[in-house]
Amino acid sequence: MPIRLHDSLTRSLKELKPAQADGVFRFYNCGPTVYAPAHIGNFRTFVVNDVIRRLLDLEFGPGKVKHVRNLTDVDDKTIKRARDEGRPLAEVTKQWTDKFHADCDALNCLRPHVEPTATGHIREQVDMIDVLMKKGNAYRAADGSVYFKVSSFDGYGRLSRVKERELRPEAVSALSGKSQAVDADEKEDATDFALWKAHKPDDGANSWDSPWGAGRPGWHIECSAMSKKHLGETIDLHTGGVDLLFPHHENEIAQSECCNGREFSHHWYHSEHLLVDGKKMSKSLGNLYTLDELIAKGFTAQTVRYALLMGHPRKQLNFTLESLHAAESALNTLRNLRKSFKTPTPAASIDRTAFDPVLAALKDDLNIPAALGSLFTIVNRNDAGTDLAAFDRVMDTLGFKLELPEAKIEIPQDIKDLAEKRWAAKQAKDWTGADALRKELHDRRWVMFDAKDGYKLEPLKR
RNA sequence: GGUGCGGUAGCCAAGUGGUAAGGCCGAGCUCUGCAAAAGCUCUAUUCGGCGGUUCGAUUCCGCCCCGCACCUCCA
Repeated sequence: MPIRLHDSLTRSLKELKPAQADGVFRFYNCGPTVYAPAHIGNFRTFVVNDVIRRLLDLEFGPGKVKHVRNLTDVDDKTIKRARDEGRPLAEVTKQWTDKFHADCDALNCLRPHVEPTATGHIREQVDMIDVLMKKGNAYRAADGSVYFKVSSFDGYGRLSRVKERELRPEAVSALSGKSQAVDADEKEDATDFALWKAHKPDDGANSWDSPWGAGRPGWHIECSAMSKKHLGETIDLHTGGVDLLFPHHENEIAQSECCNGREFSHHWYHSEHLLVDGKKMSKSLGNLYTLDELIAKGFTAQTVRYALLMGHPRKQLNFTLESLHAAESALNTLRNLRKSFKTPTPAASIDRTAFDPVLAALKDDLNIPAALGSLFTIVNRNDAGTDLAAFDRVMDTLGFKLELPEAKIEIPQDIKDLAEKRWAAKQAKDWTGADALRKELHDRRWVMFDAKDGYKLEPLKR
């Protein structure tokens, strides 16, 4: 059964398959800007893309998928951060790249095969801009910036239907307003966008030479240049969050197709935003979570991963602390369930198809909630068989690591002492004393779980 | 104003022209000094509202109401 996935360009379900003769599936996923910790909204997209990657590996074989995800390590935000902190840009972006990697690892996201950086591909970007200049798709403004001439590309707006949109009156005035004035004055048309940004004092040392003078690449050109270098002129699948649909991906198409003279990507996929408490995350609403903050609340990264996968990727998902609790319980059920499966003997005739409906749901437009539903349905009906390998294959595809022991938590000595006291009281059948100590532990946010021959301490979850 | 996506049980969330998956919570039971864990069982005569098409609509069509997002920083 082939993988079918919604294509944002044609707005239809299309089969995923490698177009080129070598049979390698070329997958480009827009990565983060490394200037701060990514929030869980960012991670919804990366976790969804991780499931795509795993599904592709399953379908075509791990060696037949090439996954590229970029790091934007030079732009207004990264430069501002470095300037504010008085540190070199490379140092700041390294710090946040490392953090991003650590978070991705915790969430059990597979590393892409190539993770190119914008600063590592200045020449490739300059080369592309050069071609666009020569072909008449770009022009140099008086200040040395280079802009893409949107009117030179007939296909512009096909992805985002930008021509069908009408600019809101406020948006029109904003274009001639203060924040846009610097660029807008230099541009021939308000819709043109920067390929190369002439050096400004605020950029500091972050400047590279180019045929058009010192400066730095615009944001959009990096993905065009890096996907071309690592995947070739035409790729099989390009993904990102919905907000990238316009202008980022629209602009990528314009640059790449004008430069290369051929289709840029066969397939486009955009995952919807994560909402927190019903609203888009934003600093002003104070509803922006990072992985660390959720872990500090006592949840594991696996729980966060599960919660991020509870909704259909193309629908907005409302994230709440309550949904995290639901995820935690569901994951726990899965964890217990796993213990009931057995490692099959090689010769045993086992049913490897038991979980096929789960995989089928994933292959049907990445319907993760349906896949999860199907998984539990199979289990509840006792149709799961006993094959651990079949079960694990499904868990692997979803990226759930059930066998991993949870991180060791430090238990303070005084808590340990209280627990010992209670255990002794219990052994002495001093129920009143034991209950009082249990309550005391609870007040200090620890829970004691009794077993036949011992006990376990866990911090109280909030 | 334009564009797009939604409104399904207390919460989250699939789905289909033929009578509602699943998860969480909750309840009951088993087990158990208590608690927890674990296991079992139960939990929408109903799918935003009003019309229409149809033998039959939550599913198709029309209108209306409500929510969210996007409209050149943004996963």
